[in-house]
Amino acid sequence: MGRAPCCAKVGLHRGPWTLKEDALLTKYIQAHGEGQWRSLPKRAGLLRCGKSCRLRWMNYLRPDIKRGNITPEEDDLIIRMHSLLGNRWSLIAGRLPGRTDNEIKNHWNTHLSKRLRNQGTDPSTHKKLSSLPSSLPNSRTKKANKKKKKGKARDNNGVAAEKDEEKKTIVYLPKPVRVTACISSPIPRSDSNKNLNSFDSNSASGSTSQEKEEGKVPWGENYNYNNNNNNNFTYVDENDHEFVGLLEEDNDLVNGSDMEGQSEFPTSAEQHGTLEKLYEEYFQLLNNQQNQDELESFAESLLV
DNA sequence: AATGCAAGCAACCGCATACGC
DNA sequence: AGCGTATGCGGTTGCTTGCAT
Repeated sequence: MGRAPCCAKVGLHRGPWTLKEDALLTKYIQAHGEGQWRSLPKRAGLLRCGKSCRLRWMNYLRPDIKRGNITPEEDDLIIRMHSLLGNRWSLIAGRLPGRTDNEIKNHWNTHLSKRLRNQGTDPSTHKKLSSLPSSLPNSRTKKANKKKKKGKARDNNGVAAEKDEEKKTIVYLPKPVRVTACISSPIPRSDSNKNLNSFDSNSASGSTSQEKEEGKVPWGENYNYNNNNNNNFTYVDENDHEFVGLLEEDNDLVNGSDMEGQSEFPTSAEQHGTLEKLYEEYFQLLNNQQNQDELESFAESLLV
């Protein structure tokens, strides 16, 4: 007996979304907020399954999605984050405002992994390739290589946690990320990275447009996460890239490394203090390149 | 102009996990 | 504690587009 399907497939639309469907979904979410994905299609008048609606919203319709090419800086950050986190696309996306995990995943698979390979680096392990030809076909090049279906290929990249003496990964400071415990949010759950980590100025995740208009959320249209009001800190790397961290006083906001599953952070105050410590620790490691191993362990510890 | 191939990307699928009862 | 449900995540698929022949 298999698991019951998430939704009845019969009579539901599949494939590319039409403009009308987009409009219906957008309108509904603007009026009622995100969440309740399962019942949303019915209430919004859509013949889609909830999963499909969620995906469409998260990856395409959200107003804070940043369109356009991924910049070299973003590329660099993705590569560095990947070397630490592996294929944790949602975590990586959390550091790239306006970018979705799907987008980053696609970008990695189509561009970055190829680039690394051409540079003689194994994109899975970030180690130097010794003898493999640089022109290895990627997974999609040969249809003949059609993958065996499904079976748990999940860690084909493994986790880049393998210690590597030679690897001198320089880690940029993660961009400041807002982790909100569903501030005034209609969303009942708070374990979504996207919801948790949204901080972009136009973010609608975890808040309805109505709430934005009413000023219930701290990032309205003019909110700038880089505004240098209070408790900001900066880090400038050796390439003169400047990163700004934000430690908010607001109890509902904590600066975010990945807090997924960090249920041991029970109160906002404790979250705040703990995160400050985490960042402090992270900074020290960042500033001390020979602590590469420690840095990796630290990054991993955030994932537990 | 027609065809084939590869790249890019949106969408789907199944599993993992948080959450509520 | 155990179970069912809802949601999130990452791997994979398939359609579309652009380029080469």
